[in-house]
Amino acid sequence: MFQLDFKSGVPICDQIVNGFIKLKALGVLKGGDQLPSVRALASKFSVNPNTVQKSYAILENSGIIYSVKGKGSFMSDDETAANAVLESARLEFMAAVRHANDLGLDVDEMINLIKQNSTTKEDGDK
Amino acid sequence: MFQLDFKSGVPICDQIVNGFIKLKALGVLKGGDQLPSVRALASKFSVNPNTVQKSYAILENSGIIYSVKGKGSFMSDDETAANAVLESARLEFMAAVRHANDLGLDVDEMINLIKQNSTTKEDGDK
DNA sequence: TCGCTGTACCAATCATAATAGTACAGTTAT
DNA sequence: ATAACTGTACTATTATGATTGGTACAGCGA
Repeated sequence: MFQLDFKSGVPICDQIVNGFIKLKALGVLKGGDQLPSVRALASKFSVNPNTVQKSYAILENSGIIYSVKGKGSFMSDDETAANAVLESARLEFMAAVRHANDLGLDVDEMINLIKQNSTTKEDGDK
Repeated sequence: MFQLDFKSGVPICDQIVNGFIKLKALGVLKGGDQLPSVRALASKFSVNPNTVQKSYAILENSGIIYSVKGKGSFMSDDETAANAVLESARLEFMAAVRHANDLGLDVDEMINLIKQNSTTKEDGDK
C-alpha cells in the first residue's frame, strides 16, 4: 500500500487517486481485485471517509475502478481506462517538459536527466 | 511580455514569477534591464499591486531580480541565480518524470515524447 | 434482522490566493 | 522644497478549495 504525505501540499484525495493508479501500473493490483472499503481506508490513513469517497468517485468516473453498493470497490479490468490514464500522463508530462523548457532546461539535458534516473534505479534502488 | 491565464488555477503571482524567469531564459530580458513598476504591471494585468509586489519579492529572494527603493526593479546579472533556477527546474522536472513513471509511462516513451515535441517545434512553431 | 458496503448530502473549518486600502521610505526632476 | 514616481510594509477582507464532521439512505450477504 502507498503512503500519504500530509505536508506536501498535494490534496489528500489526489494522493489516494494516484496511489491506486500507481498500484495498478505496477501490477500490484489487477483487474477484479477488491479495494479497501471507504471507511477502512479512511481509518487506516486517519482521514475523513468523505475524502476517500471523493477519491473513489474520481477513480470510478475515470473507469479505473468500479463500485457496487453493499459489496465494495474493485479494480476495473477495462483496458480503455488504463489507456486513458496513459494518455493523461503523456499530456501532463508534456506540460512539465514545456515548463522546464521555459525555465531554461534544454531538450538534451532533459533526456540526460531521464537516462541518469533510470540507470541509478538499476544500480542501487531498494 | 507574457500573458496571464486567470482560469488556469495557477496562482497569479506564480505566473508572473515564471513569466519573468522565462523572459530571462529566452534572453528577452538581460541583466540590468528594468522591469515594469509594481503599479504599472498591476494596472496592465488588471490585478492588485500587492499581487505583483509578492511576485517581485519572490524573484528578489531568489536573486533573479534586485529592487531599489525609489528607482525600480531590475534583472540581476548574477549567474548564481540563473543556476539556482536551472537546478530547481531539474528537480521539478525529475519529480514530473517520477510521477509519469508512476502512472505507467516508461523512460523510452518519455524520451520519444520530448524528441517529438522538439521536432514539431522546429517545423511549425512561430 | 444485523452488519457491512457505497453514496449523498450539508454545514463548519482551515488554508491560501487575491483584493482593498493606507502608509512610509527612497529617488528623480522641476 | 515640492511633486511624482519608485519599492515596501502592514492590516483587514473576500473568495475559493480542501478537508472535516455528522447524518442519512440504499444495496448486499450471512
